This record gives sequence, C-alpha cells and structure tokens, in this order.
Amino acid sequence: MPPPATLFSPIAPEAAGMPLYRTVKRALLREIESGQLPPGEALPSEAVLAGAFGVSVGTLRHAVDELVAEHILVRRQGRGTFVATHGADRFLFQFFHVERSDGLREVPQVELLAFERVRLDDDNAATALGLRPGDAVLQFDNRLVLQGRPVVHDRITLPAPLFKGLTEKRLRERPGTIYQLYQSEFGITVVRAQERARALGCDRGTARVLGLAPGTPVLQVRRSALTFGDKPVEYRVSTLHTAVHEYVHTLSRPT
Amino acid sequence: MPPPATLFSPIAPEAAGMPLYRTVKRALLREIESGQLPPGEALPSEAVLAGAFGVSVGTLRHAVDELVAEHILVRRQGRGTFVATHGADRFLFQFFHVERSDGLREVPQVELLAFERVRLDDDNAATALGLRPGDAVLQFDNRLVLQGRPVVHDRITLPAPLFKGLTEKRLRERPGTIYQLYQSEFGITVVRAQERARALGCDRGTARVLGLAPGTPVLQVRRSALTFGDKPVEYRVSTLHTAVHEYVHTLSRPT
DNA sequence: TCAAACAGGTCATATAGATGACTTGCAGGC
DNA sequence: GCCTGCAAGTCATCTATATGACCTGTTTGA
Repeated sequence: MPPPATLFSPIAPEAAGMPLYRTVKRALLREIESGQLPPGEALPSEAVLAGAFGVSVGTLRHAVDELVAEHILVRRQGRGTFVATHGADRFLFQFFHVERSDGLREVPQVELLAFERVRLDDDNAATALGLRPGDAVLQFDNRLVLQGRPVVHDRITLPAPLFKGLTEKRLRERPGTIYQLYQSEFGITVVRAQERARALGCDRGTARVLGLAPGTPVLQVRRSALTFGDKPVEYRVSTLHTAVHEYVHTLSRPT
Repeated sequence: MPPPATLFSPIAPEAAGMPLYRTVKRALLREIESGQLPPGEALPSEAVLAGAFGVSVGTLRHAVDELVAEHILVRRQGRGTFVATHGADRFLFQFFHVERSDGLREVPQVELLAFERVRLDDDNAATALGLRPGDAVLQFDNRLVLQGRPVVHDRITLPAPLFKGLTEKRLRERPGTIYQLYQSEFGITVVRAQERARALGCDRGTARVLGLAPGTPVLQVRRSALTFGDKPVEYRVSTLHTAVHEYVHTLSRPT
C-alpha cells in the first residue's frame, strides 16, 4: 500500500534490495509523471528535499544526478533544480535529426496537410503502438520545409484515447513543437524514441507532397515514440528527401 | 610544466578553475590514451588510487563515474575497475546498427573485397579525416553478409600514417572486429562516431557487390569515427540494401 | 576428494559536514 | 533613475567515514 501521494513524503524503508537513491529517484519521477511537478516547476532546495524524503543530501543528489542525466530535470547553479521544459531547442536537438549536408541546422517550417480520426489499419503502426487493427486512432500528415524546400513528409498516428480532444484546430494553432503539445495539453512526455530507417522509391502520395518524381530514392524513418515506462504514444513514418539534407546521428556520448 | 609521467602521480593544485574531479579524470584519461593503462588493465583500488592522486575517494569516484558513463572504464563489483576492452559485443552494440526488419540481430559475416594504399581524392573523406587530397591513405572494401544475403558494402578510408604496417593479410586474419584491430594493433580506440544517412540509387560498383540492379534505392551512411579528443581516425561509407534489413537507432538514453 | 566456511579485497551505498561559486533581490549612495 | 555592493539562497565540489554486497582464493572439515 503506497503512502498517500503527499508531495515529497518520507521514503519508506521498505523497497527491499533497491538502493535508497533509486527509491528517491522513483518517487521524484512519479511526482513528475503524475503532473504534481509540472514542467518548468522548481524543486525545493536540496537540503529541504533531502529532509522531506528523510535521506541525506548526498543520496538525494545521487537520485537527482540520474534524472539530470536523463534530461528529466535541469540544474541551474545558484538558481535551483527544475523539471525539464521541453523547449523547442531541446526537442530539435533530441528528436529532429535532419540537417543540410554542410551541417547547417534549421528550425523546420511545418505545414499540416491532413487530419482525421480513423480506424487503425496499418500493421506496423498497430504493433508499434500496442494496438489492434480497428482501434480508433488520430492520423495526420505534415510537410516540413527547410530553406524553402519541402524535405520531409510525416505521417503521424496517435491512439485516440490518449489524445481525447485533439482537433485539427488545436494542432494547427499550437505554439511549439508537436511533442510540446503532447506534454502541455495531454500530460504526455516523450522520453525516448526508436527509429528504423530504410531506403525506398518514393510512392505517389509522398511524391506529390515533396514535389518529387515517383520512384525517387527517399529515406523512410519509422519512429516509435515512448513515454515513461516505455509505453508507446506515437507512431510516425517520416519520409525524407535526402538530395540536399541528411539524417544525422551521433553514436556514443558526446561527453 | 607537467610533472613526469609517473603513473598516478599526485594532482597538482594548479588547474585554475577546473574542478578537482575533472583534473583527476583528465589524468586518468591521459594515462589511458598514452597506453600506460592498456585496455583490460585493472586500476588500483579506489582507496589506493585516491591516495596516489592525493584526493578523497569521493572525488576519485566522481571522476571514475564519468569515465564509466563514457564507457572508457568498466566497473565490476567485487572485482575492480578496468580499462574498457572493446569486446565484440560492445562493438556490435555500439557501432553496428543493422538488424532485420523483425528485430533480429546477428553478427555479420565479413568479406574483404579489396585493399590498397592510395592517394586521397575524395573531398568528403578529406574533410572528415582532416587531411588534404593527395595525402596517403589506406582504403579497403568489405561486404557484410546477413542470413546469407549481402546487405552492406563498406568502403573504409584510413590515414596511412596512423596505421603503419596494416596489410591486407593482417586485416584479413584479424580475430575480431575492425575496431578491435585498430585498438590492439595500433593503439587506436574509437570512442565516438558521427553518421549522416541518405537515400540514393545504387551505383554500378555497389550494385555488383550487393547483387542489385543499378539504381535500386539504397541507404548510404557516411561515418566519421573519432578517438579521444575527437580526433578522426576512420572515414567509412556504408551502403545498405534495406529490403530486408534496416538501420536502427534509439534516441535518448534507454535509462 | 569435495564442499562448506571463512577471510580479505573490491566496489556500492549512505551519511554528515564544510567551503566555494553563482544568482537574485534589495538597500543605500550617487 | 541608476549603479554599487552586500546578503541570502542555491547548487557544486570536496572531504571523511561507515557499512553492505560481491567476488576470489584458502582453509577447514567430513
């Protein structure tokens, strides 16, 4: 029986075998996931927080260290520790991996091409989202323009129950990135994504969107976006025209 | 004036503005890079090492923590801390990102197709390696076979001065991965790589290697492999046939 | 011979406290 | 109004120490 969800309540000594700092980390994570600590919120100071949890500052710090390493918290010396806001910069760094061949990165201009509520009929999407064909999903198409050139065609599929109330209007009028919308409007934080890329000849629909001849080689990236606990929340098929732009990727930590 | 390169000599109090633990980290890194601590070597115990450097165990641990996070050191509880060996497993996890569409991972079967010592004439390779056209390089081609199917064609370019004595024979008779060879034979440890992917129609040479019709859409991945200090040591162009296999990639930490 | 018990070394976790660096807001002087 | 300087709060670094978990090799005992 977990204790009542009072914020920062003392850590019970149970947690068999689990290191204390990890228990503290989970407690913090739970309060972030539940929305009790919304993005941008400042945490109490280390001393206060350690006291509230009933652990030493060092242990608290160890827990916070890991959350910072996972970009779930952000420390600012002299200011405090904050729940990460998914600022546009973060998302572009973290989830947008397209840049020009010479390395120039740019914020894409996004155009919503279509939006509908349909029954799922794509097996790949069903598998990725843990749904069954026929389940209700929201599906929409975006065109991303870089340097005036259409470069990416995204088809995005969302489980309808998770995004109740998402309308074309809200999508179109969102201020930031799509993932910021997920977070601010639906409390869904994308923390991880798996991508699988392959090359193929452009189909007719995407050819029209990107202004290409059908059959032009394009890069197709299928992404499963996951929230806490590796729960899938979005399936996305991106088709990239890679004549001028490329899909970039750094292996191993940049330190 | 740095002190004589005695192993684990005390940290001088200089290092203006730099945190102590970071100075310790650099000291360790220097001894690893210089080969004084070869891969597989066990470090002295934390207590001994802290004493030798003249810092507390906590500080030493902080430094080691970061090197472990960067996979440069490996901790084994009850055993000790070791300089990372680039075991085949590590490399396949870290640097080989091709798997079958259904998620099956497999160790590729590698065939060396060509090996020569030439003058560099590829501008992309020159830029990536920090060389100039005309510099001496080693260049070789590999074919990677998965499930009996040729899937990848690699063209690898190495700065000749860094790999003095590398012959086709030694390359062909290496026991493990290419990166293990770089490390064991030339003391070069690949710690990071940057990749840029695009789709294009298969050229004639690669078509022959992979058994495809010229013009078939293929995925081209250009990789710059870097060692300590982000020094480039290898440039590689991989061409993937993605009908059955895919290039996979996880964004953000898997925790 | 073989297995159990033990000893000693290692890393892993946790605590407590001190000092420094950085940020902010405010009081006071110009 | 504006700047300076200070005070308080925060995270960053560092030390010192204690205990537990884990691994290995050796000793002990049946």
